[in-house]
Amino acid sequence: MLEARDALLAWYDRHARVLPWRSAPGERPDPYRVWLSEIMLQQTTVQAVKGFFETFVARWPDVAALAAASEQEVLSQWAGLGYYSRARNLHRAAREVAARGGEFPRTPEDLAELPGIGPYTAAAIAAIAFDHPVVPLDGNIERVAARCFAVHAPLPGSKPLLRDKAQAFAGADRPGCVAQALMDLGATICTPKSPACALCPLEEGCAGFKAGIAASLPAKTAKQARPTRRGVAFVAIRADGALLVRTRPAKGLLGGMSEVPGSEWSEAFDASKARAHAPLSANWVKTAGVVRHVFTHFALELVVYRASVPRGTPDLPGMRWVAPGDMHREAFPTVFRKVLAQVPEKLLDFSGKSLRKSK
DNA sequence: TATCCGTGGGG
DNA sequence: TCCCCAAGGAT
Repeated sequence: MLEARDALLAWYDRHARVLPWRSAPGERPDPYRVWLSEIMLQQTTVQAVKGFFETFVARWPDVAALAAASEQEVLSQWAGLGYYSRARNLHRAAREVAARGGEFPRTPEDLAELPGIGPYTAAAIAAIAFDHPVVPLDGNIERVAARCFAVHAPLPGSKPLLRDKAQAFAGADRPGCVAQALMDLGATICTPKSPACALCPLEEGCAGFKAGIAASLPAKTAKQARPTRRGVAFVAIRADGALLVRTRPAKGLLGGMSEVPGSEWSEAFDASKARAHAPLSANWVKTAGVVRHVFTHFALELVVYRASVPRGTPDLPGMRWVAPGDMHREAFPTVFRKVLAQVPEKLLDFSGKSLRKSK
């Protein structure tokens, strides 16, 4: 396996991807940037993360700066990236690290005590930022290991086995490079479909390639179907341009994010009674289209109503009127950007271009 | 062990 | 259109 490790590193030295959070060769990585990137990259593509990462480090260059921000500011910047518990845990972890003088823990065990850091992220930060001789197990390395060692057992049950197999690449020399090399290999060569085995530095020792089954691995257990939930959302526009907005419960789906009022989302939603869910009495006008959005475990179809209401409209419990100039501070997740995009632009005073870029 | 938790791109 | 899946974690 020593030869395979050396071949992997030689390949990495020639083909490593250039990414905003990576340090130049020979330079010590900044644990803050490593941590931030690893959190953002959880279940998220490199392409999607790049812009968010740049925005975050420009606004919050170190962990102390991030700790000094409010959770609302962090959620607002995170809006659009998904899995919002990551942002809440990121903020909590920043405050914990800042409270210890800004020094990150250096071992997987200690790192994993921070919120939002699990087995993978702990191992990745320890290896990349602190040269800890461990191989983190992400989706890429699961795939590389399953193929290299021809593991037929299906995920996720085979995860512990694959983690053990992957440690064959562990070693004291350049552990961070090995981790990133395996991930780059999985992302560019050992891809889920049509792997480019002819270009792979591990081809010689790959049991899956030798058996001609590399592309079929790793096996996965079947996943269940995704139901459709339906509901209604209401966009109330006050005469001064303010919009009626509320904050979702702190935990759960889109926890802590902004939304416009509406119904619960359920498979049994009765569209004929949609108006009964309105937050206030007004001349509600049904908008033309239906907002469709897909979450991890259900699809959503939202009917949208809009109304113009007079300047003197009173406050409602648990809701607030947001002035046009403050809309950019709101942490609207993508589904509610789609909802707002249903309202004719001439009715909205805020410069909604950035809010309305979504489909 | 299984479920919940977003989003966007590619085949 | 649909399905897959991407540097997973919390409960």
